[in-house]
Formats: sequence, C-alpha cells, structure tokens
Amino acid sequence: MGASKTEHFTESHNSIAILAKALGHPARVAIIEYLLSVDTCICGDIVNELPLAQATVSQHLKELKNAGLIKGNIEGNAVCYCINEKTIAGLQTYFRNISVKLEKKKNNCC
Amino acid sequence: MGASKTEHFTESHNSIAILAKALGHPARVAIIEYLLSVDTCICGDIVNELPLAQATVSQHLKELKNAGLIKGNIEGNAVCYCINEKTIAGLQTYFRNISVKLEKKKNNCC
DNA sequence: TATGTTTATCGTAATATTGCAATATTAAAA
DNA sequence: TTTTAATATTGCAATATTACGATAAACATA
Repeated sequence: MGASKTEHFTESHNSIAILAKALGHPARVAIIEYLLSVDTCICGDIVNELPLAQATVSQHLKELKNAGLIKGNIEGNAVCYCINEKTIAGLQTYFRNISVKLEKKKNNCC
Repeated sequence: MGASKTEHFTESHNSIAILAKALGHPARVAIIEYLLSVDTCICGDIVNELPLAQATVSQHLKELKNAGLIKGNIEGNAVCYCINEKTIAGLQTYFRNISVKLEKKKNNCC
C-alpha cells in the first residue's frame, strides 16, 4: 500500500486537492507571492529570491505549472512565469462558497 | 537531503502551506465537504462515507485537526468533528487578497 | 464486571516528495 | 562557431505520506 487512492474520489475532490497540494509547500507559496509582488514577470530571479538550489526551484515551478497555478512563457533564453488568475479565482470561489454555507448552517456544533 | 526546509521560509508562507497541504488529499477535501453537507455533526459516519479503512480516516482527521481546519469534540464514546469556520474564512481572505492584487496589476504578462 | 462500540495509535510496507549535484538543452552574445 | 547565460532534466539519497491490520483506550450498556 502507500499510494494515494485518488481514483476512489470524485473529480471535484481531486481537482481541489491537486491545487491545494501544489500550494502545500512554503517555497511554492513564496513563489506565488513573489510573482504577485513584482511588476515585470521576468522571472529567473525567483531562484535568487529563494533559499534553494536552481534545480529545486525549477522543480517547484514545474509543479505549480502542472497544477495550473502559474503559466510560463519562453522569452529568448529566459522564461517568464506568472500567476494564472483563473485558477486563483477558482480557489477564491471555492472557499467563499464554503464560508457562505457555513454561515447558513449556524449549527456547527463544536 | 529530502526534508522540507521549512525553517528557511517565513511564518506566513509556512502557515498557508500547512493549510494547503492539509487539503492536498482528496479524502481530506471529501471530509470537509461531508462535514459541510450534514446537519448534525455527529461524525463517526465519516468512516462509512469514505472508501478507506477506519485507521486511515482517523489519520486524515488528525491531520485536518492539526492544521486547524476542523475541531473535534468528544461526546460519550463518539467524537463530533466539524469545520473550523475561522480557518476557512482565513483561506477565503487569502485568495481574495491575491485576486484583488492581480486585478490591480493588469500587466500579468503571460 | 464483562461485553460491545467507537476512535486512536502502533508498526510496517509501498509510494511520493524534497533537495541537490551533475548534466543537458536552448538561445543569446561574442 | 565558440562561449556564456538561463532553465530543465536526470539520478539519487533522505525523508514524508498513505494505507491498513492489529491493538489499545475510552466509554456505554447489559
């Protein structure tokens, strides 16, 4: 055993989990916030921004990209990464919906 | 190496990552949504709801609790789990803030 | 007290993630 | 064309996660 039994869960549950998992490492949260803070999204400097080796940062970027949280554009021999607004908007909606439902319940007992 | 270098990141980045990581498994997303859907929060039936063994579900509940996403109340020999509204509200705010900032940027180039 | 019910914990196997050095790839610049 | 710069990929070691059977702990009830 050991492997995650993803096939036993719904598409919906899996897709939220994939996004959450991608944000489940401080380096990847830091990358998102860095991309948010810079004006230009010329982005090789992410490596300089983080306390990790270039290969490791590249791997984290790949995971964020696979999850759809960021997009990457090749510009010459550099790469421009930036946030995928739609994905963030989806997460915002997801948590807002939960909050609204909780609001309506008001018998959340614990 | 292999261990996550959490100590090299900010508190803020780590705390978001901890929450996201806790939601980074479809079983835990399913648990949250189940808790949201039931009126009573008498919750041993989470085990029946999920395609996982009791020990595994218990482990997932522990992780959600450690992350602060759910709360557990002992009621006789059963346990009542329910969603921690404040934590969800915090996540909602986090993603809303990112969306607002992205809105203002409008030079997100890719 | 003895028994059943519910939940947590332990031990362990399978698998996944993290991190980095080394190397490959790609494109600009000399 | 050669060199340099920026990223990605590979290979591997260390560690973490996932899952579950077995068992323990806590409590209700007969």
